[in-house]
Amino acid sequence: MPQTATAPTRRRQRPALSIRDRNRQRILIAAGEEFADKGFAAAKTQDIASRADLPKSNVYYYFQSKENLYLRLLENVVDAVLEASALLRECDDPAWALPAHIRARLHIARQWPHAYKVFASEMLHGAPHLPPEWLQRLHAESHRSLDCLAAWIDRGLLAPVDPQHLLLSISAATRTYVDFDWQIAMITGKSQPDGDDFEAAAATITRLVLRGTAPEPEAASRLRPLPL
Amino acid sequence: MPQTATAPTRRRQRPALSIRDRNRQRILIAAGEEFADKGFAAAKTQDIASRADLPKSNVYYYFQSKENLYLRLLENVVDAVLEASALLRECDDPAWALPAHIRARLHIARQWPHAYKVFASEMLHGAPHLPPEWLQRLHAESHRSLDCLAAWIDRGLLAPVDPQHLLLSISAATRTYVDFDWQIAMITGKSQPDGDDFEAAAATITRLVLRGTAPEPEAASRLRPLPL
DNA sequence: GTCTATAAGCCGATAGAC
DNA sequence: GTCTATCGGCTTATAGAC
Repeated sequence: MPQTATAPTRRRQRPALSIRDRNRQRILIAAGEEFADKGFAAAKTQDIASRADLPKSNVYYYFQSKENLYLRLLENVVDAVLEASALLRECDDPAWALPAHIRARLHIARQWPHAYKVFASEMLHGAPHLPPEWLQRLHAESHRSLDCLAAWIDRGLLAPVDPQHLLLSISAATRTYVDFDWQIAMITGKSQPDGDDFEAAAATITRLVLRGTAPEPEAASRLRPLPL
Repeated sequence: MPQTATAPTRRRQRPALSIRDRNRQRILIAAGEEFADKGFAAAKTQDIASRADLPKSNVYYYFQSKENLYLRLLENVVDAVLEASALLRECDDPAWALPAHIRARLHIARQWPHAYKVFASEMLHGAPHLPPEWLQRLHAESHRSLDCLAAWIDRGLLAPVDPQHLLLSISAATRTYVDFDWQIAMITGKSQPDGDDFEAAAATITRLVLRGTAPEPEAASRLRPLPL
């Protein structure tokens, strides 16, 4: 009995997800959870396989090695981080660019919470597993962001805070919403940050940054001094 | 030939550091560096021993197990973090207490950079190695801090930001100065944050927090509204 | 107390049947 | 393409000489 008359061969026409793609996806998800929980060294490929409900050899069949699996997991996040930084220079108004940057970073944490935590841990330990080429791109990007902030300060669009420390603070504050699940569990009963939490996070961080970096009232009129 | 006449038995009278204490200390320092670099799982007791210039068995002789060594390394930091949080309630003026708290946290990062990085990593992964009793103390402490912030907001001493997110942002921003050495190396040539960096960090974070949490001008007079 | 030599177990990776 | 069975190396921890 063909369910509802139409779309007879639809199932074959839409290869949806080949077994190959489906398995790769399940392994990546499992790897994200496992690496986020334990870190690279402590994570076991057997546990990743169990989480994905596949035999361990499939992990190697699809990803060749534990390290390669780890990198495939991180590449999306690294790209997203680079894009979030580039946002800083998309508009010459810090009152627009800073919130956009903050929201973009929080968006990464919401979209790939596990992979982003893995990235945070990787950075914390000095990025021992990232390919040099990725490091160079991250390096160059942070350099450009610093130049941008310094230029805004020069032109009086930002208060003269230390650009390095401002950027580090933003990066740290947003990155923290990756820890959020368990830090919050330490306090309340919630186990996963929901949409409201991200809104509250964006609001708090943006408020701290915007009000903390607004030029002095006597130097320019309150908060919309932007003379362009 | 007795070197210089005086102080004949001085060397015996001052046990200074017994071999035991000296070796324990050297192992702890080496462990801090190694755990900070690699994380708990990836750190090898052999490498710790090599760094301390001692045979591996001494590590086990003095500390019984890798995990115990790890905990002995962390206990100072955990205590210091608890004390820094308690500072928040030491004075009823947020304009004094918040900077004091921020400086105390940065002070920890400067005093024990390696152990603090280890602590940060431990928190990031959900504190899988900390004894439940330590976790309870950390839990209780953050709860008290939140109550304190909420009370200030109620009384109009702070702008109505989300206390949880404020605390997380402060914690994250200060904790970052642990990453500082290598994040900064990614940008400049410096390899260790010096005194000036910590001053700049304190200044930037304090500015962001104080100006971001100051009550609205129309709700109370600028920054010294404290109606007590 | 100190150190060498070794035991015991775990885990990443693969060979090879199906 | 899928999975089982196994290898080989590495690491924690200890036994026991000095």
